[in-house]
Amino acid sequence: MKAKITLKDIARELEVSISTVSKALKNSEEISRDTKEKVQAFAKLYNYKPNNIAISLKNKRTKNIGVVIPDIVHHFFTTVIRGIEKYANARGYNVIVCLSEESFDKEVINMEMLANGSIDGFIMSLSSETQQKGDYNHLKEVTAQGIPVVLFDRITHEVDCDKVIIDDELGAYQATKKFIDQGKKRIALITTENYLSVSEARTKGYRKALGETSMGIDESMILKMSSMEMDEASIKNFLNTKKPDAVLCVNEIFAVYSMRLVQEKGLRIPEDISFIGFTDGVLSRYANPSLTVVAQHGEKMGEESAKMLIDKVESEAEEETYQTKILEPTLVIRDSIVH
Amino acid sequence: MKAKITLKDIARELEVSISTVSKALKNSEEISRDTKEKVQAFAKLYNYKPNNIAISLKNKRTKNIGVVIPDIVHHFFTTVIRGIEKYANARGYNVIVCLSEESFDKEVINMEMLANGSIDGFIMSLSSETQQKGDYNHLKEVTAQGIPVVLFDRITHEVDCDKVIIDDELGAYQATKKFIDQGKKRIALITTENYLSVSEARTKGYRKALGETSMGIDESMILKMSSMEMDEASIKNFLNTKKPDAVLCVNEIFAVYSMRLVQEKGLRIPEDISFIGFTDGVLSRYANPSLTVVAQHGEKMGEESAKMLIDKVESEAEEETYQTKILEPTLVIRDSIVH
DNA sequence: AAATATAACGAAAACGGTTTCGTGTTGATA
DNA sequence: TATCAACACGAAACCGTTTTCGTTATATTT
Repeated sequence: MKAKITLKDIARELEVSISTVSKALKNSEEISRDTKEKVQAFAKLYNYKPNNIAISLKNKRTKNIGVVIPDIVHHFFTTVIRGIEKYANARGYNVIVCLSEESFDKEVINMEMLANGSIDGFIMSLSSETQQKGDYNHLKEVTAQGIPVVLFDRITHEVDCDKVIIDDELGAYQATKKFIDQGKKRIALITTENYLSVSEARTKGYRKALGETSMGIDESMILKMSSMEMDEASIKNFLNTKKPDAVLCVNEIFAVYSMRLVQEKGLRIPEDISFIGFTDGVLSRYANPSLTVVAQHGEKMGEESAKMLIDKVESEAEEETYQTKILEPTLVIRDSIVH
Repeated sequence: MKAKITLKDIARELEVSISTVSKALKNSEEISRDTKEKVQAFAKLYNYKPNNIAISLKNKRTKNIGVVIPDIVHHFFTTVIRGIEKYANARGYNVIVCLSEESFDKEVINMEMLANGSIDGFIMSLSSETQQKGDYNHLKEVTAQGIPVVLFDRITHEVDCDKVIIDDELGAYQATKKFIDQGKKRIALITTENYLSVSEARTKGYRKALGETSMGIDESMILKMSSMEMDEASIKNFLNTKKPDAVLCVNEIFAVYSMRLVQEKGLRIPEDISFIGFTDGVLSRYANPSLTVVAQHGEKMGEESAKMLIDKVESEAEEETYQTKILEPTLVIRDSIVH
């Protein structure tokens, strides 16, 4: 077990000072060719690599970014992480992932753990509990300390920081509009409670599209699920009583499950009833029929978030100017609607 | 923007030495009650938190663990990460996630980045390219440096370290046995090239189960896909010509896609043809019909890996004794087989 | 030959902690 | 009253770098 070699080791071995070694390895003009070659050869031979921690302490830069998300077993978040990872890695940053598991306390604890020097900045998406409580003091403290934060997808306007979202309202609007244009008359929405910023925006888009028609908005065609978990019975009941001819769902799972229910009833998709979901995940792609979705471009979102964060981290300027980047969703047409 | 406060700041403000502050905050017996109270009150007031980086440098312990996996957009890996995260967090560790994207080079680069002090140990699953090349020098170097490594799922026996795997052979054996017991006569396997250690083990289990019957093994009933990507045409052709009455697939996607193909042909699942896949992901759960799978217990695997790693990291003893933990897979019965 | 420039290197501070080893003061003991 | 513990604290080393600012020689200029 050959332990890592340090500058001090090289200095001792070559009988020069630590400073000389450090400079020699950086190809400093101060050092003679002879010495540089000697030092560099020795360093290469013993596979010297500078200690990241020491450099971090010196520079007050860790080259780590902290990502705090509610869950990782969701396709959307997973693609965002991938986007962050790719971009951050390309710029020499590592990604520390923390899971809040939709819990306010865990979110706070994770941030505190990381905020004490472990990271240069945060990229995060709020836990549902945090959005429910509306308590953003942990975020405010971190930003007050001068640690840059980028919020994505599940954001709040109460914190001054950079943000990346997709235009959820537009996505829902376009999807609903699609149904309307196809002559659908009983367009339902299956969503979650409004404390999730995204659900709220999607509901708004749905309302807007319907509000522009002569049909208007029928509140009873909106089903609000109380949690992210599936309440299968209430979906079943909703579909049976309201008999929609088109359903917009705020996620894949609601949509896929609903499709199955109506198929069991003998309805044909998309002729008798059409479906559009949110999130372009593996479920939509392999569902039967395949599900038309509003794609959120998670990977793009991750890249953008990472870019904004790292740019801010590396900018000397202490501008207190924050921007919100709004990505456009895309309707991915598949077999759950006529086309 | 109130920057973080340091020991030095407190010392200056309270007109004591840095050592006194440090000891006072640790409730050292050396320091008088008066001083301790004064220091602690001040620290609390200004929300002092020790700098992780400085502590890491001093202790040569980062409390970070590096996780290097091929991909994150796979349900299995995602659950493993969740398991690692939960366990590691509970023991005060953070998780740095790096993606090799199935590339040998990226795997090497990622490890090198982290091995220079950023982490206390590695948890990893090999990229397919690494398994193909059979080049494990990057792993050997890291272990030679005394950095503990835990390999999970996609492992190699060429590196001496702790390992966590599920008994893939057993899983495939049990699944195949299930088909046999149900009287299936034409049992097919859809797998990938053998360089993936898991595919190899699964194929072995399939062979073993069939070898124990009078049917024996029909090599033509095994379809080897050349990559992880779907080659839809070859699956279609395979199913049409071989006409199996049961299919074991080494992942969810092959299975779900195959089910759709045979349904289009008018076959009934599970009566005419049954399916079992690997990986208990969201796809299996919401497929129509729902897919019976060999569950790999990713979360458990993650926990075990994290436990093994952290135990090793924190053990003073320099034992060079490594263990391999084998988890038992479970057959999750759903509607794609008769039951 | 004296003054000055330059090349090549080292000492030391700094980053923010922890920890060992003094050291000065007080009170108790001989 | 001299001696010795105990107490409460500080100085300094250390972790591994980077970087500034000397400090020597040697070479160049006048």
